Amino acid sequence: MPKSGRNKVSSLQDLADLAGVSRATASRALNDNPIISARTRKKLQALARKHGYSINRQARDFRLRRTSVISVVFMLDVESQQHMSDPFFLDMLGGIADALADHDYDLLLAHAPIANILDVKESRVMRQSDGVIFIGQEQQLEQLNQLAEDGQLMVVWGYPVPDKKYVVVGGDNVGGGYKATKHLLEIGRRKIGFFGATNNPENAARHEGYLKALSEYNVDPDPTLKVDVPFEMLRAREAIIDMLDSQVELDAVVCISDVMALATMSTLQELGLRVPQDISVVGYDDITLAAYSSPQLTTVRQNIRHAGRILVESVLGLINGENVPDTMLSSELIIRNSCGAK
Amino acid sequence: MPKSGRNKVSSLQDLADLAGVSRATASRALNDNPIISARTRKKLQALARKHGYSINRQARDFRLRRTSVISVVFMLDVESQQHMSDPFFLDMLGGIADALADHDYDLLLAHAPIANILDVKESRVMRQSDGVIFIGQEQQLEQLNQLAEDGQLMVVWGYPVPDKKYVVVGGDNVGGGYKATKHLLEIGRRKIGFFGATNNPENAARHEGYLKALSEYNVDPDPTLKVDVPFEMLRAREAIIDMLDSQVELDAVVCISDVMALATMSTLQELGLRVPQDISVVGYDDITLAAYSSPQLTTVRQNIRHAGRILVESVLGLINGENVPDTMLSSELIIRNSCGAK
DNA sequence: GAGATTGTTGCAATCGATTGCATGATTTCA
DNA sequence: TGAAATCATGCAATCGATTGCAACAATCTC
Repeated sequence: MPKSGRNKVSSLQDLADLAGVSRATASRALNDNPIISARTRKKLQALARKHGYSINRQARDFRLRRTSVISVVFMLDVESQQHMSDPFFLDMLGGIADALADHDYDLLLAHAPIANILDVKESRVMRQSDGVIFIGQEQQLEQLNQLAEDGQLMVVWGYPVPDKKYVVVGGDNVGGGYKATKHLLEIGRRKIGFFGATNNPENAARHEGYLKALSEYNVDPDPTLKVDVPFEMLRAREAIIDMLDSQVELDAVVCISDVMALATMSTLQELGLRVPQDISVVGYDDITLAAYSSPQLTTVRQNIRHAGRILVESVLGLINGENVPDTMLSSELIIRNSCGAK
Repeated sequence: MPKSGRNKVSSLQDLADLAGVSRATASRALNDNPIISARTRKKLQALARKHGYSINRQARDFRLRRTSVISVVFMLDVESQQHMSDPFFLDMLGGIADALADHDYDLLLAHAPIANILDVKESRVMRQSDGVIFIGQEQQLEQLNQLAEDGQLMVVWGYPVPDKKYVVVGGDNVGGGYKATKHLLEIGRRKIGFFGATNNPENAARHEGYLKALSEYNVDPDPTLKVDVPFEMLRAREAIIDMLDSQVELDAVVCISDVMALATMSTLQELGLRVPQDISVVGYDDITLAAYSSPQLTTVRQNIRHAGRILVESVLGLINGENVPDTMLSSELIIRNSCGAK
């Protein structure tokens, strides 16, 4: 059996004894402290490898009074108290997890269970981690601000609203809305609707980009073309039908999300309208299904995995006492069939 | 200001000093140890509350030689090395997180980055947690078995394949496939296709349920009605078109997932076929979009949040040295429009 | 060759809790 | 009243690492 005395060396002391040095020397050697002679260092490192020993992080973190843990808090939708399970969150989580692993941090997952985030303040999430990443700020500006003022190291995925007191990483929502709309204008559309609730900062920004593009093309925004479909979308279909019933002209739609866009497309098709021939549709997020719908959905993609990495770099920067700026990640228009060829 | 001397009491010693007792007594009091008089206990607990003190879990876990951490490992698709970002995983994660929180455990998130899970063995995921939950066993039976044999406390979300040596929690895939198919048979369909790759145990089980239902209705399974669309589905559309081109008769389709079902529906509609009038379609998973497609998708729902809870109960049972059986969670057929009324 | 300098390693305190055992106080019982 | 039993609390070791300071050895300088 090639197993050479395993399971024996379980502490620094064991290793030190084995090497005939003190615990202190062993500790320094494994941490590559130059105060220890190169020979001793190599020797101990080799020994550690041979016996499959590695430093007990729990003990180390305890001694060093840190946790090596970053909490990730998923905010709940204020109204529905529901998880905002946009499909892309899992990707973002993946990005975060990878980045944290690279930096030797752990990821503690939680979600704000109550409307009042502050209730989380005294919880493990806050007390037992070196920093917190909030996903989705929604309308909870006040409470997030308060946490930030209490000295919590935190980064929020969302949109930099004016009075925020924390670091924000977010997509270029204005740019995304702008690109989507501009493309529709370029291919000749003029009666462009905007579907989706704009009651949170990110969506409002997308709408702002929409308006910006319209104004560049000297198209007056038509308020009747804006449909404020709520998050749940249960009534997306009705809202769309209502609008079409009211005889407005419409030749394109910018949607707040892919889910909304897919619901829109199927509603339109149901009503006998052709996408994109009669009406162009553009979504937002580039979820997996976007590529498999019929027609395939033109949409705005945010590099969500990369966003996860940036979020991590940001908290870690905070932990290191750096001055961390907000980050805005660019969005990219993915042109597929649902908008019609240029 | 109502803040009465905060930020002072940060260790048991502080609290003990404040109460005029020893550290030991304080510890026992907070842990409701009956050896301490009720009066002293109440007094210390009140004091702790008043000063916002709570036991430092890091120190406690260190002392007690445990981690209070459960790792959750998301398996990667073997071929594509891609995250299996089925939308419902986030829900499951939510369920797991909640259940762990209830039991005062933390959740460490990771994913098996390499084809070889064993490489994770020496990583923090394994060494720094009291147990592991694997999501999605795919074809990695061998390696999972080996981990289990090495004494790793682990529970796997998947399907109980014959030679497994670990605890499995999974949906009733046979039952799900059976219910979906049976319903189609009940409403008179007979040429029922099965769309989706069956190269992993869970999907194979769904197919098994499909066959079972057919046989109950004395319908001979037609192999040409089985389309083995790969996970990525890039070619789902082509595969479907190919099949229809070959002039087979088809009046219904059971799909391996909702994503597949949605792709199928749009392909069929594109070809001028009506769903459900010409062809019924049934999916699996009940993703959010299933309720918003047109027609709304009939699908098999697994209570995925509940599954998360069961997974947690199972690892915790393992940790407590209990004999934990496999669990199979029932599946429910959600009847919507895409299959046609009964 | 003596003193100063530099290089290497060890001693022991420390992080914040838990817990076996000892001790002192109180009650019980004959 | 005195011994035994019971109750309540404290002492001090312990978990596994890190690190300031001291100590000793080796090298250098004049």
